[in-house]
Amino acid sequence: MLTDQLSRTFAALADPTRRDLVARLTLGDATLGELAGSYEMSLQAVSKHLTVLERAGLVTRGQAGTRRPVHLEVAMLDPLTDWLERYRQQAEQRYQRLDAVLAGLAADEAYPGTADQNQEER
Amino acid sequence: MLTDQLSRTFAALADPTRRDLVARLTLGDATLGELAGSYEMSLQAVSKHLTVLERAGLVTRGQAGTRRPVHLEVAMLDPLTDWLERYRQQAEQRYQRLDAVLAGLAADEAYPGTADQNQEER
DNA sequence: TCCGTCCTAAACCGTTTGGTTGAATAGGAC
DNA sequence: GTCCTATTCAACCAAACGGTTTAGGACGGA
Repeated sequence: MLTDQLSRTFAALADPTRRDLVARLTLGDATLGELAGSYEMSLQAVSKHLTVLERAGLVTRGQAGTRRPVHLEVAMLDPLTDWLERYRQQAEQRYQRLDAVLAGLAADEAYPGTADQNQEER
Repeated sequence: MLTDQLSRTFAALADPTRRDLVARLTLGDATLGELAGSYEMSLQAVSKHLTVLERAGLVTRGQAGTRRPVHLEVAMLDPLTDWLERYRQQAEQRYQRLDAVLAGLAADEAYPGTADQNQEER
């Protein structure tokens, strides 16, 4: 089972309906009834989707009489952005080192004996 | 089934093992055998995880004799970052409008009759 | 109080997922 | 050719997912 937070959040967004709910909620809080009207599925199905978003921390439900306004916790998107950005950068830096090595080899062919200056390492 | 690309990519990252594979591959290509050594599960299970990443476009498999080096297609992370950033901004802008309205109301109380200037719309 | 509305709970169902084991395929080394 | 290694294929399984239907609970208004 997806026990960790990051997995739950990624999984929560791995569904078009749930992504649409999030998109919708950026425009403002809404009740289940209001949200459910936009989809073909049953109101209960939409409620389940909201529960998934809630367990991921992406959404909270308030209480106003019988109505339960749903609120987007937009800050919970940040861990995902951070993860993506981290590994995008890590991959990018590797390419840069690779390019440096290749440039070193190219320089080696042109001017043999001056290679080591380009060999960045850490 | 998750037919759309974005759903497949989010789903692919909604698993700790697969995220670890991606992290690992930012350091360089690797074969299935090399990768599988790091995990407790069977080699076939790791292969299945790679297939999931492959169907999401996050990874491609080369061919070098019997070995099939796995390569990370890091650019496929961008649509996710874009999606997250888009709706983070959209939510943020809404809060800014909300703040403007609230500031307008506060000004209203202090100086009744000058309200409309702060009512930004759309 | 009674009614209608809003939402949640629970049972059920078909499909997908994440793992297993066992067997098959294909290259490289000898 | 024969063997070893790297990978894939296939069958199977339990659990989770995404939906349904039916029922129930809680609040507000006439």
